[in-house]
Amino acid sequence: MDGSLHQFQLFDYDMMIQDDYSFDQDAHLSSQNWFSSHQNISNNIRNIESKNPISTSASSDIKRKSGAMKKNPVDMGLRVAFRTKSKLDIMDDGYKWRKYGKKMVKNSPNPRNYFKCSSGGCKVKKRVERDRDDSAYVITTYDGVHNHESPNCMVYQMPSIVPIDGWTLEDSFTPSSSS
DNA sequence: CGATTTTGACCAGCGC
DNA sequence: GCGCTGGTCAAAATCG
Ligand SMILES: [Zn+2]
Repeated sequence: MDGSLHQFQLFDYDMMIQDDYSFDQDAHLSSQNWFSSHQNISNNIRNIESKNPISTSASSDIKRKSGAMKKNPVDMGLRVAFRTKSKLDIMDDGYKWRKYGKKMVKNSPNPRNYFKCSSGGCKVKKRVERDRDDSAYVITTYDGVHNHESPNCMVYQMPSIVPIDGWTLEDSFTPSSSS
């Protein structure tokens, strides 16, 4: 195998989750650059997040835990779980994550890491856990939606931004009057 | 100096 | 009611 096992494999990890958006099994990202896959995944994630039709709010018994209460079939905000093939934890999805806790889950001899978006106003949380059967895999669960674009704005974005014929960056004041 | 990371403690929900 | 698990926050330490 290659030393770089940066294959991004999207699996419907909604085994127990009900309102989890499962992606298509794009396991063809083998010899592709992990970067390309990265963008793809990121795009997919954002897409799913955007199409968050959850707004039933049938019961107003929402506790302070907006994470994922199994109250009703649909109640939480957003949850995305992936299986990523990586030797180490997942890098950054283009966002900055700050680790805010580590916990040992009984389900696996491996610790679970809790990450939070360090961007202002962004309270998105990420949960990273190593697979129990495949230590080469890591389960990355994203919770929430980003309020800002990725600080890593890579590749083409915003085609127009300068061609604005109306900007007088010159001295708009004092057209011609010196001391 | 600031941001970030690390570990522990604390709290809340659920089960029994 | 107690115990357990899971999750979050906080203080201190470290890195850049
Ligand atoms: Zn964010």
